[in-house]
Amino acid sequence: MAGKKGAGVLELAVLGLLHESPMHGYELRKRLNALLGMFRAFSYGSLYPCLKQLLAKGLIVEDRPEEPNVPLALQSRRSKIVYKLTAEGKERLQQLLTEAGPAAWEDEGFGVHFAFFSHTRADVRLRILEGRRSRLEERLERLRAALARTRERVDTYTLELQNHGLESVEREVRWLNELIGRERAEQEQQTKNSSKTTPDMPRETGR
Amino acid sequence: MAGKKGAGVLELAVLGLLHESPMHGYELRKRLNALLGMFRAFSYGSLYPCLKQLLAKGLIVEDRPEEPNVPLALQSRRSKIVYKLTAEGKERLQQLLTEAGPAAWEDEGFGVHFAFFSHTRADVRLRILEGRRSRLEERLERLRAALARTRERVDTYTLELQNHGLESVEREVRWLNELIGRERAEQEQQTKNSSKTTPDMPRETGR
DNA sequence: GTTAGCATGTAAGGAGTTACATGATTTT
DNA sequence: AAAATCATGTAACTCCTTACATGCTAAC
Repeated sequence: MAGKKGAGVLELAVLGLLHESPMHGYELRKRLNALLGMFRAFSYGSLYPCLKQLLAKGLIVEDRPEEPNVPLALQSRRSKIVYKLTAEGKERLQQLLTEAGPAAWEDEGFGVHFAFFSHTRADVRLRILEGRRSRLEERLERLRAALARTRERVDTYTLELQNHGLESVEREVRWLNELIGRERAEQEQQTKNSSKTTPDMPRETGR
Repeated sequence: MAGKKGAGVLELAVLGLLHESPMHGYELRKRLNALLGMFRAFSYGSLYPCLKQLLAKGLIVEDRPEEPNVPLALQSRRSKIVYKLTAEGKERLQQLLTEAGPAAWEDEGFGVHFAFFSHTRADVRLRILEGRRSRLEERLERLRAALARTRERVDTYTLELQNHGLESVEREVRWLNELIGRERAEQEQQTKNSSKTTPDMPRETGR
């Protein structure tokens, strides 16, 4: 039970991206912010320490491409460092993607977990989506109660804000409902004919 | 130029709520989380230190309601502490609400600033809304670029996520457009007939 | 009289940012 | 050869959370 502290969003995101392909830090950061652009943007000040830490835990290894034609002594004073997953890293990634707990459906974590759903077991996906939904439904109730109270006092802007917030959450719930529906349909299909080559994913996502 | 560090969202929110009516910490926290429920939820661990700090800065004062019928010595060992704004506090609040900078339109700050728009000057409101909008439009561009790249590789879930994110941002932009339109109409009305009693707010917000 | 909720606080620490410092490579 | 951008890193700091500690007050 030693040493399982503070996973954080970054660890998962980094492991997930490095699983797709090895990369160096700078590139990693760009891909990271492209992937999660609407939620959060990480800076080097958090990325590099994270890489260092993953290195220390043996989940990734450095691959410094030492060009062999450089005349010896001044070898690679500063060059790209390509990181890639180790076997333990892959295992850890798989473990993180299998845990369907609050970390997976709270605001900070949901996006990252969702982004790597194609590496996540179907049943885990479903439980995460449902967890997220019930989380949002709680919020919806509180929000509606707050709105009712706000409507009495006439603070137009507060009302407008809460209204917009409410609608945003409602919208996300509808989105989740649709996703859950697709997932369930998919699961039924799979259990019905366990022979056909169903390639792991529900269809229809293109706009 | 001494001592103007680290305003933070909490400070503004607390000052704003205390301006509406004096309150004690516990209640304050509930109102806080009702107001900003969809963005963030503060814990006592941040609220009380903040109050302490505002007290030290002289922006608020304690009002311990010492009940006079209690027999002296065991007077108020633990009772409610009602906080209220001082003159400096009101000034500070007004100052915070007048600054139309990044703090007012970035993700963390926008909600709080918006919530207190009825105490904000009309021109400042407009600039904040426009700042927020252009902030989101930048994000939109990056998001669309990322989406185009993602569409090539066929990662269905990543695509779904980015699509949903994109639509969320587009939705918020539309909302801002509407608000900006109303604000502008309001301003024109006000400059046209500067005699009538136009009570400070654009109409039509009820759903 | 005891559980539940109201009410106030503190200490330790996590997660990430800003600002800085440096060097390598590409573009103009 | 200057400017931009790619690339790696660190130190100090901020903001906030978790977990704890305490006491009061109402309801059952």
